[in-house]
Amino acid sequence: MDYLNLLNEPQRRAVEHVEGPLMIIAGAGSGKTRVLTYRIAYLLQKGVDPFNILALTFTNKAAKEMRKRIEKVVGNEAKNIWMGTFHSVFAKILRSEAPKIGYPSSFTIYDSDDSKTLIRQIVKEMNLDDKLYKANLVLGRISAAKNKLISVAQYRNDKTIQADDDAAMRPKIGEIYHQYHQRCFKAGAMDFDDLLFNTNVLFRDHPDALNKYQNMFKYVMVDEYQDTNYSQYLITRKLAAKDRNICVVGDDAQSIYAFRGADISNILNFERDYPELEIVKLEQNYRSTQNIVQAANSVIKNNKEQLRKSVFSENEEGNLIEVIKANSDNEEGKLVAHSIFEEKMNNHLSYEDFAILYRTNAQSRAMEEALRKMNIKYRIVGGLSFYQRKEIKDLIAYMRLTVNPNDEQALRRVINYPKRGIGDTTIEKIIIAANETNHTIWEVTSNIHSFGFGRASGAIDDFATKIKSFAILAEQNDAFEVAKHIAKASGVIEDLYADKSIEGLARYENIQELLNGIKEFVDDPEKEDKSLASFLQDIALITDVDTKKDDDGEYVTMMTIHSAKGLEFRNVYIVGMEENLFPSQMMIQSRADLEEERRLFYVAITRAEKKLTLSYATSRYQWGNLRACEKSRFLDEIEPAFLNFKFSDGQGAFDKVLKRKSPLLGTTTAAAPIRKATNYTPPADFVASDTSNLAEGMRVEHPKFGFGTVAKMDTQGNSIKAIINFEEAGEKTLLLSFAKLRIHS
DNA sequence: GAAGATGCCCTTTTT
DNA sequence: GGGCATCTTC
Repeated sequence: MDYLNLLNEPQRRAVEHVEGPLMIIAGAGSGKTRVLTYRIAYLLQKGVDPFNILALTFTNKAAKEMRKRIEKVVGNEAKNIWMGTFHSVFAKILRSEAPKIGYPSSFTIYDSDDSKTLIRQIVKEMNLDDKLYKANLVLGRISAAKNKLISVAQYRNDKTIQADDDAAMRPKIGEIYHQYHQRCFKAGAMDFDDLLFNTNVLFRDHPDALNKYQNMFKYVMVDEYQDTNYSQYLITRKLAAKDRNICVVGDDAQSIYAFRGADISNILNFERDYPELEIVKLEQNYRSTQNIVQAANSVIKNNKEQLRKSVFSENEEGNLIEVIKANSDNEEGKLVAHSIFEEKMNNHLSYEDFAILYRTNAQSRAMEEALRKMNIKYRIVGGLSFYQRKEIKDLIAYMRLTVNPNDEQALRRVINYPKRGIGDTTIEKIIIAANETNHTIWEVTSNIHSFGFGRASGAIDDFATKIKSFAILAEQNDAFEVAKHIAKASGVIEDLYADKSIEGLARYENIQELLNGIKEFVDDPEKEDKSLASFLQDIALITDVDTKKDDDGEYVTMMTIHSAKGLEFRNVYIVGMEENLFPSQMMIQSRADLEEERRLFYVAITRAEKKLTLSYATSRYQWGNLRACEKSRFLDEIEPAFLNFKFSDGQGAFDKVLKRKSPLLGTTTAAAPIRKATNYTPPADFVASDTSNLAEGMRVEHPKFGFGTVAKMDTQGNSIKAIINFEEAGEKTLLLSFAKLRIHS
């Protein structure tokens, strides 16, 4: 058991405490995963059956990482441990228990797009104002209720909730919740929140089931405990009620999911539920330099609500935290890209050592452009995932329908894709018929002749027959065979193939990639069940964060701070340090929200090992408009001693420094209203060329805008315009009769 | 019913 | 700046 020697004193106490409740308060970078890993190894070594261990994480990524590390220590036995996200573990359990609570085992999991579409449909059917009842908002309300285990009936009977909804001018949310729940249930579908809600229902109404899993999971572990909501809290409490061998790991300073119902009071509840609780604090940070840790501490101490804890580092003092100021989001990207390049060269690093973190996904674009221009390879985590692409969702909808024909959202998605003459009016009619006769939409669709539909009957019947034939095929064949057949027989492949545009080709290739993925799934010796249903189950809870391709080559990683939680990088750039962006304007209304935002900043800072750089821009494009920005209050919260402003604020001296430092760095000229000259000065010998033969692709020089490439020529009558991509000034449209251009190619 | 045009919202974060 | 829903026209 030599690994015990690799641990500090509190870490070892946490590993060796395996009987009875344990709470580990783990500061950022304090070796939390190491403790969890060794704790499981220790359990196994003591003879505990891996099937009796349940380890719950918040993200798939965390689960994967932990399994990998445990495998390294204990080998193959790690495979038998129940380890995964709350959602995936309980989806798996519900798969086998669903009939007990009235759902089919083949239930579909609705993603948030499905949920929102359904809510939009219900709002429309109820003739409510869709500007008032926005899908996002309504779903948020419903989701919050479910996470607090408030059922439809409770919601509708609760005076306080009704008063809240009335006050918000949205009295009908309870009714929408009711409809939404009915429709999901009839479709044999659960949304993300239902997976946890229904697990609670199962454990509440079926003591035999609860008993079974209590006996199975003799040792329960929960990572990121500060992010659990009430529904999750109750599940773990029930599971651990018998043996009371529960270990939770958390850091209140890193709680960043309150907006999703995470409740810090779960930590307090924990102390109340288990008075015999042992608490271990891990306070030594092994990840970051002293400067980074202390800067993080100086930020978080602005929060009133926090458990006392003093995180410290014994690593080197390290670099100061650099602060970059830019004039625009584009320039910010440029400065960051340049800084990455320089750091890499000066310190012989790999691009893998770098991460750019931002508050919102929308910020990635300016960064991407800048990195591309400098030929720095990057990888974006999150954002629009592969499985959210339209063509992928379409094909998957066919597969979902094959496995669960009652899946309403899947059916509506493809009943007329590819076009087969079943229009909106017909679909409306089907839904009305279904509601009036108390049938499911599929029941109407598959028996269309008994419902007296006119012209469209033939097409509907053909469609239903097709789906039925897919289902028959799926009984005997593996996921790949079925998927291949569906792709062809549904007409999806043909439809995409017909589209010869670049986008069309990309879509076609995506379908091929999906099929390849299914092939891989079928060929994977570790997958026992190779059915289509099993495949769908596998991908329903996957996000892009998890589909990390083991690409060769070095990439800078870009992602939101939320996705970065749990990760670490040598050099971290936190960009967009501006008021209304970070902190987000939606989070500055209340103290609690602002504190969550500050914890988010704390999480971001503590991702960095050696070097941290913060940047902000004084102007930024938002929804196509240029807006002025102010630097974030969070910057002022860091003790100045840890910061290195490379400029005197607001004096413009910074620009001069940069100009001297690198000729690469110009200032982006934004399209009005903020207009700035470039740094380009024409050479003394500048002479304009004859531009009558100017053509696309030519390289030109402009006395004000510098060098650029002709992107397009635009001739309208006598006026000839050239659209030119300037390296520094961006895209410009110039009238040739006026423009002074020197042609270089 | 289909295809193209217009308008509207959006940007908080994820399972 | 862009995706989606709705509107307009054929």
